[in-house]
Amino acid sequence: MSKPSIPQGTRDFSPEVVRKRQYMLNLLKGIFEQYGFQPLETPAMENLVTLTGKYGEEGDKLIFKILNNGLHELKDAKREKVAEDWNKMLEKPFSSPAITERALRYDLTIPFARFVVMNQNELAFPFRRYQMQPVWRADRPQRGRYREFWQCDADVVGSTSLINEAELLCIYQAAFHAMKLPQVTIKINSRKLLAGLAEVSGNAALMMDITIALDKLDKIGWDGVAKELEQRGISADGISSIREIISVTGTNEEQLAALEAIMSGSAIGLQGIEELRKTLAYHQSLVNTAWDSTIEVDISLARGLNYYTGVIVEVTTSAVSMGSIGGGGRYDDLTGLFGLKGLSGVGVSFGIDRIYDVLEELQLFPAALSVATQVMIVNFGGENEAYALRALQPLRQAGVTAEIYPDAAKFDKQMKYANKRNISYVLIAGDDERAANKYSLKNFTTGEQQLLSLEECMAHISSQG
RNA sequence: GAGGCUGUAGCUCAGUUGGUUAGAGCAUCAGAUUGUGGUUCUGAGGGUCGGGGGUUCGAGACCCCUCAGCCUCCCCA
Repeated sequence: MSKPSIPQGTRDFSPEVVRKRQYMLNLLKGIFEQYGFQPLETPAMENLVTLTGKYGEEGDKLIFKILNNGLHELKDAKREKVAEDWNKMLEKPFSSPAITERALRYDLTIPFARFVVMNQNELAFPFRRYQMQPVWRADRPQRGRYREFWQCDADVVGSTSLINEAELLCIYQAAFHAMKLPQVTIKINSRKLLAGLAEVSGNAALMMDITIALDKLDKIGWDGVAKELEQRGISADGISSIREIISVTGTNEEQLAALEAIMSGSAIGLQGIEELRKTLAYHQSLVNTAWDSTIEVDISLARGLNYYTGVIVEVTTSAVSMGSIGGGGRYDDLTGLFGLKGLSGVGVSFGIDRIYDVLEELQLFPAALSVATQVMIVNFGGENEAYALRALQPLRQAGVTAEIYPDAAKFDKQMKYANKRNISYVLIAGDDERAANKYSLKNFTTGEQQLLSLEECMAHISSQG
């Protein structure tokens, strides 16, 4: 006998877990809507060409591809094409529409960009949308990393105003405040600042290499970063100027002021500094003082996705050992990939699977999330069953969640079931009750039992909750 | 792509230098108790010890291969 199983990196969500996930999703949804974002859903699968080349070389490898149907029915030239392309696939990374036309979506941003381009004439820009759906990656699963996981994204497209950046920072703060998640830090940087850093260090062309190396500062320390910079072809002078830049400390404004001096020769770097200043200023005028998460300028923040062009952010909590729980940034020309030029966007993403793990570990889910049925009617079968059934609809119409045990099983079996289900009341409708046109209502918490009319039962339950 | 750990009942796990018929807790079912749950007590069912090969008088244990899961690095949420 083969034991049933689910694919690696996927999970079932039990009723209790779904309640907790819905708690997070409902909370995020409420905040997104409060900020004027509209819901959007896109298909689980996209055309493969929509996705390839958007996530870098590594990303392409992690896209789940879907095998075309009916390959065995192909004839002649098409059949030969499949055989030929199949051999290519066996030899090198290669995709063929003859074999795989579709793939599971890898994130929510690219499908969003695709949607915007397809619907550009109907949408009112700036267009603000939020989207909460699963995405799939053919990664090796490990702690906090799954092959199927959910993203919750909020993006604004069609506006270059930094008010958008500031509002998205507020959304992060509002959300983590509502979840009561402690020690949250939102790191903020700008790709332009990173470009300036590359320029000042004399390696403008190696900006990506520098940012990739810098991004590891937390993990491998400065010595490790220096070694990696060297490997990536940065000169000793360059490395020491990079060190000078990332050694800048102090408050956000102090850092920006210091960077401004260092980057006086880099137009793009100064532009990045100015953008961060404005973003933080807008944020100041929007912020709710109750929010306790901090926003920190961090020049070493890089983020892997290569379509970011302006402000970038990443969220972490030091309360638990876990990677980032959210991230985002501005992408000036995302829709340009699909032929719509000049439309700038900015967005953030919540990694709710990781946030779930964090909330669970810190026991931050509200205790009252489980919703048990209020009343279960015991089923004695025959005439008594009919009598019991008559009570069900009035209870439900009175707003009481109610169910009947569907089989005339042994009494103690039904009671055990009610107990296991955490049901608050059991309604007993047997010979004696039916003769009196009443019901025995048993409170499962106290064990107390009363013979009452149906109306009295409903009144009692409503008053006790 | 590289490396490490673990596979024994539905679940979590014991199982001594290789030695009779592989155990426990939980869960399930039955009974004590046919109209009263939780707490008890009694009993029962449930295993190709991941799979294949090898060493041995004898393998759950040792060796080889293989599969699966978990974890770490890379990268990411």
